[in-house]
Amino acid sequence: MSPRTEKQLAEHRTAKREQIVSDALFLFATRGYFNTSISDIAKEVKMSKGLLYSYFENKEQLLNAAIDFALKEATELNLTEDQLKELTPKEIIKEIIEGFFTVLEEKKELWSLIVSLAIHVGSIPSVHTTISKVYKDLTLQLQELFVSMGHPDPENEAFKLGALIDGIGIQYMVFGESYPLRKIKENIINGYMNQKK
Amino acid sequence: MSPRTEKQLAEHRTAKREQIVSDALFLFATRGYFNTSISDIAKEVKMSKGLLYSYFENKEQLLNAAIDFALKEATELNLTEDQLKELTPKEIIKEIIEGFFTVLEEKKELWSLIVSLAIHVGSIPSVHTTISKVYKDLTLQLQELFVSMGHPDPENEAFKLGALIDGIGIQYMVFGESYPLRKIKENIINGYMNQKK
Amino acid sequence: MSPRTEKQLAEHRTAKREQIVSDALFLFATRGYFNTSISDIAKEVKMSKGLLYSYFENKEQLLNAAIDFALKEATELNLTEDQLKELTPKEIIKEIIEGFFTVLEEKKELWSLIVSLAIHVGSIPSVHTTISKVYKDLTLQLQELFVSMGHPDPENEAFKLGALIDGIGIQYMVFGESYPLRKIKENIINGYMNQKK
Amino acid sequence: MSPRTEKQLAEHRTAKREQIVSDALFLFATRGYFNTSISDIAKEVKMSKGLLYSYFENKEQLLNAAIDFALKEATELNLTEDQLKELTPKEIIKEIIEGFFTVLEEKKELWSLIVSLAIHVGSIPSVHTTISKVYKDLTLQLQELFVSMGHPDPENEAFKLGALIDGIGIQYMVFGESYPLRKIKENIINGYMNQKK
DNA sequence: AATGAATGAGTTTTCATTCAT
DNA sequence: AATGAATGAAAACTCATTCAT
Repeated sequence: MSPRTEKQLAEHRTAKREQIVSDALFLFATRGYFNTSISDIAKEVKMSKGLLYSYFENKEQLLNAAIDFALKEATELNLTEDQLKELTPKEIIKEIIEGFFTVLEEKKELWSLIVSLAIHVGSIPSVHTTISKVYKDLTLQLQELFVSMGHPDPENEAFKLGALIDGIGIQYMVFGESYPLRKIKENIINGYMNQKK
Repeated sequence: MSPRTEKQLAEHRTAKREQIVSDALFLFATRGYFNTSISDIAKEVKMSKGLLYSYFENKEQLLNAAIDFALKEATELNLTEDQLKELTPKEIIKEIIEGFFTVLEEKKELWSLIVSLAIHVGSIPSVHTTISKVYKDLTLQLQELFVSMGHPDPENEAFKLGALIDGIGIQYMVFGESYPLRKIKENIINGYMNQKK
Repeated sequence: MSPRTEKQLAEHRTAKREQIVSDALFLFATRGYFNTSISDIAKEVKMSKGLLYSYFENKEQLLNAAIDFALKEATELNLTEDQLKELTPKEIIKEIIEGFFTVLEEKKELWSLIVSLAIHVGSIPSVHTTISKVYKDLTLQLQELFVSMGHPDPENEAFKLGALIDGIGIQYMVFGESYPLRKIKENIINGYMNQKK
Repeated sequence: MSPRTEKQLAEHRTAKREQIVSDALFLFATRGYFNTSISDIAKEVKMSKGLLYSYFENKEQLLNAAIDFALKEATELNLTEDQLKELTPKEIIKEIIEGFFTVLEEKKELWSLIVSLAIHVGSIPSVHTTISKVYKDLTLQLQELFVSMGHPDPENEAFKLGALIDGIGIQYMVFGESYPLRKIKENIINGYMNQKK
């Protein structure tokens, strides 16, 4: 009713868009992509299907937006660039591992969606690039850290840590609350902390 | 004159059934369960939909058959009971790890299906029990081996090895042929072989 | 500018819904429930199958709606409560019989559907309750009328009149226009009018 | 294994045919025509579908055979021609009514099938002739009896008795065992017995 | 004579997407 | 900007009928 400036409108649209993506992500992750209909999403966002289609060309594009969003949320550290500079590689690795476990505990669906898409990476072509890029980036980041720690085989170690993280996510999905998430976290972190250097 | 060698018919049916399961498994694993239609499977097996339904009551039952098949193939060792008895725990673990890598290289789809189901384990109820049981069994088996190796924290170590194995599977899906599967295998096996005891 | 007269939409939907029910009833009654496909109905209503399913969850629910509709139309008298109070039991029975014959002549399908369902009452569970309830209600209503007419065996007489009515409906289906519906009506009514009291 | 004469073979075929018809009738009547598959029938008769098709060209032909069979069974009196000659019209009517009630009690399905087909008489064309012929025959037979009883309006009375009989069948289907079949039978018979002449 | 494997058209139902209002 | 009615293609599943053996 009140007149809006162009800017306000644009902001409103951006906010709405994010809400759609976030709700869609939740549904995709909990029910699976094919088990979630556009109608379901529209209902969740409390918005008509028609309007939803003014934000995203089609379901696949919305999926990609959801993946982007999930990956950003899941891999973002709770540290600023400045804080990062003051840490040793060992400490950064600790931060990464802890960050991962936090996401796993607090935003289960994020990982559920990411991993399930990682596996069926080939079945929806447009998804492939996005997912595999993130895996490569993450592995490279770990690899560099191991290099600076003077690890004898950094590439190998980066792959192994990455695998361990994904695998724990899967076990957590399968075993549910009976899985000793905390204990395993301690164990892994200690493993890296006690390495020479 | 008689209605044709009864036994041959039964054998033919068994063989056909296995072919269906194997083809369905391939499609489920590469394209995803919901993305694979019964028509797709019928086309793959070169058989009418109707006939397919004389083998399996519905799509979900076929999925369960595929999972059974995948789990059996994927977890079966190439050793007889007798051979197993002559090995030390360390050597058995080596066998298990090697067996897993072999499956991963030779029957990619098996792992792809299993893991993808493991993640969305809740969305198809009839699947839940089967999958989580296998995860539990496998973890227990590893745990016992670590116990007999005198490992200080066998449960933890069993979870970690299980996670590592799953995670490597995922990375292999994402990175494809560029993934240094062999090298990582050597590295992991060496890691376990060099442990005290 | 506003999303279009909300009320009109709702009214339109109600009207459309009634049209579907009425057309479906006609097809169910003339061709049988199992012999009428959703496609047939959609074609009759000139509407896509998809839209039809936005009105009724499934075929069985549409059948139940058709039964409700048929029962209401078929058992409703053309009299108001007030008019009813001024009539003697004998006159009410006359009204009931005449009402039945009117429905039979003017809305053949109504009775056709009801009776055909009455017979196979067990084969579609959700239908059973509805149908048998109406039969019970109607019989009781007749019974009470015979009681107040001082009939020596009201229950028996109620069953007999009910049976007569159903049976005439069937004969009318079988014999078609050659059946002397009017004459039989007169005869039955006279029979009841001439009874003592 | 033992050699058969042509005659024995033919007899065997006739017997088998009758068994098929009788079993099919039972299934059609209890589950409905469209709810009974050829496979169901083959299973009931313990015979392959292929062989079944050597007896009947198609499902519709089998239905017609079942109707024929049902009508014969349902309308046949337990009296010989000779016995019939010695009865008065009144007594014959009594026999007919009692015969009907016996069938209703002992072979529920017969009536269930006949009536349900009578109603949907139009939906399967080949059935129409058969059914309506029997209704005509029966009505005529009753009419003649009422003529010889000197009834003032024999046609009307014949229709009414026919209708009553069908209607009672329907009520029996709907109300089940709670329906006072016996009592109603007595009442109807008494009604006709006490008529003057 | 007898089997049941095999087919394919048909059925109910769902859902991404478009469009009049 | 916003709605949800409307469409149509595709999915899972069934079954009468045919045919090789």
